[in-house]
Amino acid sequence: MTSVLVCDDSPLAREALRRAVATVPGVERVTTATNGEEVLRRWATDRSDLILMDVRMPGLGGVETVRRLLSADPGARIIMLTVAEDLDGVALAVAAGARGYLHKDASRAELRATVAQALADPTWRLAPRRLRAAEMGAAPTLTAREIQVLEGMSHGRSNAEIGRELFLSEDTVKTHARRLFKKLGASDRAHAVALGFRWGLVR
Amino acid sequence: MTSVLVCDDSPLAREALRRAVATVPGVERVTTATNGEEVLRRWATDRSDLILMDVRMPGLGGVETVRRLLSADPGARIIMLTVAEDLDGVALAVAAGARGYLHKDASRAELRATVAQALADPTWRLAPRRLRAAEMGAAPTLTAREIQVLEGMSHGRSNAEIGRELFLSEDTVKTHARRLFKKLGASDRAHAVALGFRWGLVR
DNA sequence: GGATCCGTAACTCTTTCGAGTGACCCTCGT
DNA sequence: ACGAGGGTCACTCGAAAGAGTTACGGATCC
Repeated sequence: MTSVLVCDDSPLAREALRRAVATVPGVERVTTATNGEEVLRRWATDRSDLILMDVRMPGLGGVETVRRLLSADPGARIIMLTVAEDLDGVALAVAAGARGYLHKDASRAELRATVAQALADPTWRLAPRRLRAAEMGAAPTLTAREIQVLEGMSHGRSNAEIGRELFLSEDTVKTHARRLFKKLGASDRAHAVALGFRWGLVR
Repeated sequence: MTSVLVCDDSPLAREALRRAVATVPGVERVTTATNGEEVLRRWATDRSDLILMDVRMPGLGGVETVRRLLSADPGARIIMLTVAEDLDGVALAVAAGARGYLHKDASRAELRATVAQALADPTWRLAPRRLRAAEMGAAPTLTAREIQVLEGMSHGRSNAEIGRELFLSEDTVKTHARRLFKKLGASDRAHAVALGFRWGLVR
């Protein structure tokens, strides 16, 4: 019984995807979900062979759902759906273990081909993307200090302010900053904060 | 039947809070939840007189939960729990309609006093905090352009890069940046990105 | 028919960031 | 015993960012 789970918060997109996937040869059942929590709940009782999941969803986001799904079941096959603007999220999801991704404006044919491919070959996965950060499928590990600095940034503090707060010199804060940028693959502090949120490292 | 719902993801904190609240005169029932989703689910069938909720929780965060709760039921009374570092989140939650907040290291007496106060007077609310952004209980309204700029920032792009991408001059991007900083109450782009995430304006 | 907000753009000026580098000490694992 | 990684600090330097200000056309709201 080959089944596919489609998850997207937009009803229109969800229905369109459901219909497209249903036409892939071999697919016998397509179920749907609207958010990450639902995917996780459903997965507990009803494991599909493949999951198509949007990167940006309300509540539990795609990246975090991938992480939880794979920690519960490392064999889960997941393909991310995305729009052009989500490149970071896609990269993170793939790094976290998603098998690949599809542009939402990919043609129906591409979609079907990718799904068919993923179903036919259980080991199929995108050529590992050259990610600046973690290739390892887990969130980059930041040290306690680095997280403190990242949190300071997320509260709008300057390096000097963070230093004063943590009783460090500004130069030291900068060193931590550079290191955490590198770990996260961030190009500047705003990016680092964004990645911190996407990875769930800060709130 | 006076009942209070306590929500915190830490089992220790949850239990401690539960016990403290249970000793407040008049409180007959204390229920618990571990995250925002659970609060929302529970609220649908079982409305407590007061909710104590942590600002930072896995999955659906405190601020967003407050928003959803109040849009479902504007009469819900919510007090946020927080640690010192969450001041932004608290401010946002109060702006979103939470009645007040409590430091997690507040004394048991303070906690009980605040809960008793909130239960005794249904209109009780903290003196409206002087928020730099929205006082209105809704997310600051950013224009489409401002959101595009904010998203660019969250992807680590410089103002010049954002300008190229949107066919704008760098100066124009800076103007949008300054305006959105002001609306969000952000002190720099990293802070703006963080607030964007906390408000759910970007992902 | 002003007032207000938005989108666009340019100008100056100061502060901050971030890259690059080097260095010292400590701890932990091998 | 050595290296790797972490935490600390310092120095330079160029590139951004952000504040402040001005401006003009269009939309929208009283």
